[in-house]
Amino acid sequence: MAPKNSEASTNSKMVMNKGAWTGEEDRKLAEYIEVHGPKRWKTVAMKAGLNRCGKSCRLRWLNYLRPNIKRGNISDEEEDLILRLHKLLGNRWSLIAGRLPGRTDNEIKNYWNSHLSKKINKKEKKPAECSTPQDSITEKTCEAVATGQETVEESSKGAAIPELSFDVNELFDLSTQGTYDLEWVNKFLELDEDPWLAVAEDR
DNA sequence: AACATTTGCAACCGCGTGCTG
DNA sequence: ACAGCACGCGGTTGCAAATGT
Repeated sequence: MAPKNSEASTNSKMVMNKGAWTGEEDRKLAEYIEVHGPKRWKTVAMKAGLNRCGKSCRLRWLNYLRPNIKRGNISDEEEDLILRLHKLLGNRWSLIAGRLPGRTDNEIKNYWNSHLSKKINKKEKKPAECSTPQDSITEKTCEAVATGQETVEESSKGAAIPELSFDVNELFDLSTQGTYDLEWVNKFLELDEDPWLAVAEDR
């Protein structure tokens, strides 16, 4: 996207920049955080010489500049995991993203809204037609989610975690276990947060 | 080729929560 | 106990790119 508001900084009323980030802004932000760490975002914005609000800086850092960020190419396994976790947690994007190393809540949320929600709607409309032995794990998971007792729409409406009225073992009892097995699921709520942020805290 | 529509995603906004003085 | 601030989250918007007509 082309920057639209980069001229805002020249305004004498100090109107904050909005819209797409420029390469120069990214560089300033990354350099400042490299030295001082990702905290006190209001200060970061000012000290880094960015005519941006702290919120904007934080978002840019978390979603794009942070080390070890993965961009695009969400694998079948990741997609499958997103589906399962969404079934379990609802629209708790940060929690879901926390279980997908290198992925951000914003990316997961966007991916859900633009890809997975449509897939699931499709499955809800015609669940019988779509299931073939060749289906990928995500296809199967989509169908499991779409045909489950609790619909995705219901779990998406409220901010609260949907009631765990279903059997977790049943939910995860799909043909492919791989990395995302039951033991992992049972532990996932207890795991600590992003190790990089923990390092940043120590600075 | 030109225009209209849809899609994908980066970024913003408002609100809730936790921390600090 | 309270107010103010900073942070984090989820919902929503805006717009470029892709696709359709």
